[in-house]
Amino acid sequence: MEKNIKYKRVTLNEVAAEAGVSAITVSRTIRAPDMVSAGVRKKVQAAIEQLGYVPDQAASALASERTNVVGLLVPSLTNAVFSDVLRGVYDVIEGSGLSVQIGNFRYSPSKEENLLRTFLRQRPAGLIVAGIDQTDAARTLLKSAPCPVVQIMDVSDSPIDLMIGFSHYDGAVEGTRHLTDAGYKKPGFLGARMDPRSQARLAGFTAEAQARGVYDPIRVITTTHPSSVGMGGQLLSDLLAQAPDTDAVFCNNDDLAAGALFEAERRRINVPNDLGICGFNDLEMSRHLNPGITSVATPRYEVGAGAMTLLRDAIADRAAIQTPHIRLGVELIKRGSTKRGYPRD
Amino acid sequence: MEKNIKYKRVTLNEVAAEAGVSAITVSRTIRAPDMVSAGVRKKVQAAIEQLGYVPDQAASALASERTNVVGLLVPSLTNAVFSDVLRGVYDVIEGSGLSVQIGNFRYSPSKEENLLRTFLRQRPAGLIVAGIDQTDAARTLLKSAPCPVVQIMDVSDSPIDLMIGFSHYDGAVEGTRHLTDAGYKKPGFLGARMDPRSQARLAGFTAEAQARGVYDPIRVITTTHPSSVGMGGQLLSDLLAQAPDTDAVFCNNDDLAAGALFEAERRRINVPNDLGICGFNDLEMSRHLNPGITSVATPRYEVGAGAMTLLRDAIADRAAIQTPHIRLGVELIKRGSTKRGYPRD
DNA sequence: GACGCTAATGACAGCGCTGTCATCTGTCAA
DNA sequence: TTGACAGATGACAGCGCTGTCATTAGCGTC
Repeated sequence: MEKNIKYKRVTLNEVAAEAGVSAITVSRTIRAPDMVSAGVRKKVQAAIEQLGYVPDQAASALASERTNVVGLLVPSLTNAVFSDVLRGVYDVIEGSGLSVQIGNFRYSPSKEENLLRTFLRQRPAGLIVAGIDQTDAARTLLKSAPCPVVQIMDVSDSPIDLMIGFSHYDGAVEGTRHLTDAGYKKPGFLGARMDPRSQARLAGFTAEAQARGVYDPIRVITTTHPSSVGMGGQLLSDLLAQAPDTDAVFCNNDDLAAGALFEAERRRINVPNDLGICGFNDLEMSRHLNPGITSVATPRYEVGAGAMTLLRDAIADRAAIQTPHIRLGVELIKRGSTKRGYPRD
Repeated sequence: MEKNIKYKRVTLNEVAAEAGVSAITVSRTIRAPDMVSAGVRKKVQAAIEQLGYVPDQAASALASERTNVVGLLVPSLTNAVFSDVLRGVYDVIEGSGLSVQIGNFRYSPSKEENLLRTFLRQRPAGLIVAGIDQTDAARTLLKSAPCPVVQIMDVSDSPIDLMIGFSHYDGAVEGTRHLTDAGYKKPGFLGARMDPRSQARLAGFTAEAQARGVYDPIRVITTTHPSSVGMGGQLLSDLLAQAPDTDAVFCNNDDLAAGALFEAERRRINVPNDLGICGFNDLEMSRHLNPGITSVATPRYEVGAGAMTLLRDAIADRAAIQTPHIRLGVELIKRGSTKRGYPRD
């Protein structure tokens, strides 16, 4: 190896010399162009361009006591939900001069708290945290954080600061209502992981099923294991063992729903005639299964992109944020898996 | 909002005062404990503990001209492959004091080059880049980078520095061989995105199919659009329109394979009897489909974890790395989708 | 024409750490 | 006993930037 090329930096001072101004003027040209007269600004920008100046983030962070790092706290790096959010975040951050640092707290509140402390000590420019159910300690930390904070993926009445998400409860209500509207009389619920958002979906299912007079706790099957297609099959098996007359399932997410569908297929259970299946999230795959899986479509990409937009704007000027709390809608996508009379075989 | 709590830092000097030593000794206790006598070390560590000292990364970066940031350059944030790698990276990085910064170059070599320059200017501690087919300019940049570089996801004879991956070519050969061994005579290839690794798989397919005397270019269907389940169905349709007597498909990845399976299902084509399907990557879902999809399992998590391990060790001491180039194996997982005679309906 | 005011620019110090070199102590061979 | 030397510790400067305050120029007002 010859790792030898010196990445000699062009410094503010060199740019200043080139432009015939002082270093601080260059600094201002970059950070607050309005404070600099048009003529000087032009000269400085030319010098920056010509020398290929790139600010030293470490020096800037040290001097200003603030970084350009946005912390993103998520409970999991595994599932598709997360990667959609991430994509949204990265699409918006591009060219903003900010950078993201991800913390994976693995659904552990205490780990979340620790990560929070770690991030906070680095004086982040902003923070994006998944969920609305931080521990009291975490809430306190976030409330007093010296930077904007965005809670994502859920909505609540008591936001810490900024917020963008959707109602898992409402989504589940809508899905469950659709099941009963479609004529299913004995709907069950399949849930894995059972994090707070899964709990909200279960609550939505329960409320709506009760309202329709079709709720029976024996049809609620949950596990704290992670969601997966395989788990979906297993949970359906458990449900049918326990309540063989179940005629529909509302699944916590599309992986479980797909697993349930495949399990039904193996058991020669006709979906949708003998078993209706409704999922949650509307992953790409769901539309292509046979039958297609009815699912509650969630705006995951929009949450990521919206959160980063909120944060970027709040970092620029917190007071200028018009809508600090954004509630996105979910949409029930009806497909064959809940359409009785669907022609099959 | 009352974003007022001052995150007053505990500094090296305060720790030094507490421990009754000089600041530089504290610094050394942290970065090179061996240089400090055991007694002093213990005192300093106690002081650090007591005051809750956390080093200021910006100050450290400024003074030392090095950061603790690892750049991770990936071509996509969308697919499951990436999130497995990411998970591996994050699992290893935990507690190492390093942090990751992700750059998404969206399969664009020029964008990759730009991102590389951006990263390099920040003096990263290390770099992880996806693939082995950087542009010449990018290679030059990486060769002369002042930090260790790990190429991941693929293998080659001319690594830039460190490398961990597997052979896409070999994987495709193995899959294709299995198809012919299973008795399929007219195998086709479905490929989307067609990035360099997809190309390698196609090359493997082509070589093996030719060797077996079953290659026919009319059965090779590719698109530059991204992979998806839906695209798998579409590509299969295209293939069958063009070559209706095709009796098997080797799919570029499991999303396409699943899509092909669902499309076959819709067309009442019996898989595996009338159509064999082999995928690539072995995603969780593949095992649960009916029939399960035969697939070439790839060690994605291991690549991520291994890359980060290599990098971490190389940052500590590049010379101590025993195996700078790691070739991981792939494994063909045989399932129903290529088992003729598989009982179905 | 003196004064006050704002806009534009600059001087200077210092953020918290680490690289470099100096100093000090103790050990051991001659 | 002396000198050489390694090991342990410290003093000091400075990384590149920004916060703060000072200075200057330009302009309108009475």
